[in-house]
Amino acid sequence: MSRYDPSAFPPFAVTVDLVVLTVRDHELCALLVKRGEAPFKGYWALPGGFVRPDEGLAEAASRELAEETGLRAQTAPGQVLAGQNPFGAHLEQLATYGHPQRDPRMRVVSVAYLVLAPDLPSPRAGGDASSARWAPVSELFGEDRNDGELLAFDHGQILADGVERARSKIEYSSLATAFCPPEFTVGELRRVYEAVWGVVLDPRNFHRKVTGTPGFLLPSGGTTTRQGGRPAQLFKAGGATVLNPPMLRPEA
Amino acid sequence: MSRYDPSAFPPFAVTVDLVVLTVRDHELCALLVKRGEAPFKGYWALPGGFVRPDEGLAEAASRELAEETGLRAQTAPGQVLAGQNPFGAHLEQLATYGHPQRDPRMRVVSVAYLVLAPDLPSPRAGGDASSARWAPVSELFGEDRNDGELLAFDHGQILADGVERARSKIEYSSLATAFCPPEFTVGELRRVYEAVWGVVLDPRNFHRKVTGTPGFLLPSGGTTTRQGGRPAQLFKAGGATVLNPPMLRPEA
DNA sequence: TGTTTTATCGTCAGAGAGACGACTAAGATC
DNA sequence: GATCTTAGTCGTCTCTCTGACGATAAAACA
Repeated sequence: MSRYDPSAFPPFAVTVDLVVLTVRDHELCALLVKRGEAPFKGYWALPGGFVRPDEGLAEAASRELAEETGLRAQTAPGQVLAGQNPFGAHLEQLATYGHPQRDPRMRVVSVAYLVLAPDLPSPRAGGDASSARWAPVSELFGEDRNDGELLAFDHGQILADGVERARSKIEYSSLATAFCPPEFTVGELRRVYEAVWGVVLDPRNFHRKVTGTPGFLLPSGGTTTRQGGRPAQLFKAGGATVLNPPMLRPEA
Repeated sequence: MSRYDPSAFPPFAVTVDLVVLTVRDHELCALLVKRGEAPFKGYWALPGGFVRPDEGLAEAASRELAEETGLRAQTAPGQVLAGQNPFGAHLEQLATYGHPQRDPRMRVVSVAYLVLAPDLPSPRAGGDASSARWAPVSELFGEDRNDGELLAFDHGQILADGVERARSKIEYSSLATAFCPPEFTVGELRRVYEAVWGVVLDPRNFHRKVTGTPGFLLPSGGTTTRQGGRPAQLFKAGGATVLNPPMLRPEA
């Protein structure tokens, strides 16, 4: 990055926006922050911010995530899926949005990242957000949605794309474990699938499927009874990243 | 991020790069252009260029594609897959690359697009490219690759990501038809799969699978014998975009 | 008239998924 | 303490889809 001639290329602002998803109370939820400044002051928006001059895109996303949530994100080298660490979350690039008028102030290109996190303590507001919350995506997109609550900028579209990516990605990858704590039961993993897809799955077939897929789950030895009922075996995420054959999402 | 103050955000250059893939002579090929200017003068690179101030990202990709190949790209609304028109190709966003040092001149964020095109007449050089060619991807990545031929910038990585996206996407979508002319036979479609995946498929099982998937293929009435042998029925791409169940790629 | 080439139809066995019965082992309730 | 409730786990049966592969059909070519 030696000399450059600012007149030789049109200058853009580049930001990252985060679609942070988690499962709370059997519901898929997204992290939203309330904007404290114009434009869209008072609207809910996705967390995010400007990319700094000497920072990579994933690096910027990771920094924003830490600033907003305290989460330490983890992304594997290349396009490979991330594993899971005790205080971490999965992070991957989602898509880039650059409609000329998407920000009324100036030309902004935003690179959106998708973060899948285990259930967290309450969000903490940070940066210029006056508050933050976990919003169930069913309230934002479902049949019981409140149309008065539109997101700032094109964040509604970005969030929808992120949710769709998460829904399809847990079909053919082991990413659903990113929504779980480090150790989890088959039932807890099933409830993740049920929440993300908004369906009910047969516990017996689900158990057969996930325990029968090599590398998906590693028994950790312990058992737990935190869900009530018979104690369940505890598992950790195995090394497998792609599920072959995939988990089939029940058709509509 | 309030009023527009040019000093308040770091300026970036934003470009689009194109991974244009086609199938020629039973081989998956990518469009490369030779750079006529520094840096990487004389290296092969992906076609692309700066995004103009008042143009969207997909719009810029589409314009660059037309400038370099004369192709008219088609992208469906939203994240939906594109259909195919007589002179068109499929276009979709691939990923965004923004490592701080990826361009030695300045900070450049490049949004890569993936284009799947039917076999075309020879490429025509355009812009600042002194020439252009279709390079078989096996020469670039396969066992018979020529390591002396590295691509400019991080275009090798971008191309690899594009090829991988194409390979996985034809599994669960009807996108392989984007590599075919408007009317094609089952055998031609099979040769597309074979070229993209680098495998040999059983003609009988393939025929059963594709003709048995509702909406994948529409009989166009005619037949052709352009491949030799018994005349084959001609089909057009049907309306289906996702294949359920998917085409299974034979495991390695 | 074979021979070759490609297309298309059929058959069969095995893998995997959906439906669902049965049993197990803990806490909760009476 | 007996019973109920709640999960978890193992098995069985059927149906669908896939892979392997035999057989036939219709053109070009020798």
